[in-house]
Amino acid sequence: MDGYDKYAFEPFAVTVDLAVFTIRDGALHVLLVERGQEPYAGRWALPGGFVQPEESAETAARRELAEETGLKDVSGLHLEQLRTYSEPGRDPRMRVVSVAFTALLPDAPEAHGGSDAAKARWTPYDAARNLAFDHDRILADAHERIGAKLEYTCLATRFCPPEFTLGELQQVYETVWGTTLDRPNFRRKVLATPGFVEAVPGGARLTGGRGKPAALYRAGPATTLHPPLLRPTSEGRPA
Amino acid sequence: MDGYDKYAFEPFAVTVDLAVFTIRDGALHVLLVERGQEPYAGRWALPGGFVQPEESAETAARRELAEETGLKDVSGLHLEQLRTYSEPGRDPRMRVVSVAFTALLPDAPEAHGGSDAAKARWTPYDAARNLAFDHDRILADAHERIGAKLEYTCLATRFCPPEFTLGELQQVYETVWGTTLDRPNFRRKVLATPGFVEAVPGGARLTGGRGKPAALYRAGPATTLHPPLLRPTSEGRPA
DNA sequence: CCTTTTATAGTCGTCATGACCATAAAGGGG
DNA sequence: CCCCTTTATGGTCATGACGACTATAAAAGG
Repeated sequence: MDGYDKYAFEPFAVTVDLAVFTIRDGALHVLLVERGQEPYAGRWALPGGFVQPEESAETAARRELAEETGLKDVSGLHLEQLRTYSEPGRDPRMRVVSVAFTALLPDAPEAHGGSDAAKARWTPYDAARNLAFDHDRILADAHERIGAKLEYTCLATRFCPPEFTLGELQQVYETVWGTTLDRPNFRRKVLATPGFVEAVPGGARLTGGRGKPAALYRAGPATTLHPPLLRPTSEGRPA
Repeated sequence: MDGYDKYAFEPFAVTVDLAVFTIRDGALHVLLVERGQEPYAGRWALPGGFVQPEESAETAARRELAEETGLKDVSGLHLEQLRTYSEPGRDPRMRVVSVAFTALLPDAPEAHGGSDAAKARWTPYDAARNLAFDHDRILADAHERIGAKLEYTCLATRFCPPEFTLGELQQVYETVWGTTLDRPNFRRKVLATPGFVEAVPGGARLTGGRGKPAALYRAGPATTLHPPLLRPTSEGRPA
């Protein structure tokens, strides 16, 4: 960063791209917008936009998140910087450097595509292919990241409503990882981790369920998982 | 990323900053350069520079790494994107967005500050405080990152020369983590992990040592550690 | 020769975990 | 009304990983 006057530097456009995940009908969904103009007109893409002069990338990402989802309060949502994509050819028009973020939503707000976003839609993760720009790669990186973070953090509760059952929490893991977990073992592990979940004082959920009503829990104060909750058969996993 | 024509966007300067670590005399060292001009003239900073029009941030980081260290071949070195720092006020002159990288060197090349870098110096990590810009924060983030990666990857061998003893490998962990480890247990864990290290066919190291000569190993093909090698007493570690 | 130093081998108890089995409490269909 | 299905919850058991620790081997130095 030395010698600004000695070196020429090119101005870049800086954007943020968001990989916003939620779980809907037991499947992982991601928020996509349909592009209205070239390049990639008609193709789906991750929501995002330019970083404004007086805001950081984090601020821009949270602003875009609010705009695209139409949610009133996005301050409590989990938003995390993923990485920055800066290949020279990633946008055919100009040099764009994009800072990618990942966000987790408890449940999909039905009315999305709030203010200006043309068409925003929750798409099953498995169907979100052939996106514009390098968004396939960004989305894959984001999926890998949240999968890994479920292992050693308490992030899974961010996918859940304020009160949830252990079965719902387990479904978060199974949905993101694409595996099945043993229910008693999952239960033992979660309850043995201090601060992961807390039982809500006098509640059990009766009406909806088919079987025995499940106890309700809410997210605890812990943020990390020690020891971690590793994915099954995760032998040769990428670093 | 939709609607380029509808939104104004500000051009940003994009730079890379490098946190380059090595182990020297049993202590963690980081490569710093002394700033020649304002702002922060005379202060130490992380090496870095502008991303050129036709290169990615990764390419720019590797180029800067070669320039600052004076190494002929930096292709084999571990270089990893850390995160991007984009706070509006982080450079008093202009809007600069910086992509930070972390690099690991096996042993410090004595002659550094190769081509144009004014004064580059290996500084003990504990003494690298009060850096220019937000580099204190970047350096702390980088340190936390490599400490965490040692837990679940085979990255530690990147700090070692091509052939090394298990004692040297253990010192990498102890130096980065600032802890001490039990030698037999560390040995058992490393040797029990397939592909972490491989014994070099007929070698033992005799001359330098004071005690019993140690067997030589080289880095194996594995990249991840399952199960991980967790830091001792790492209860409330940040996510 | 004895001490120091470092490397290497093994032991033992604890804890986490995967693979199960068993029971409880709801709804649905005959 | 009984039985079957479904889901939640409680428990066992064996294995494996790990921390703490002891013991032996092989060098250098006085």
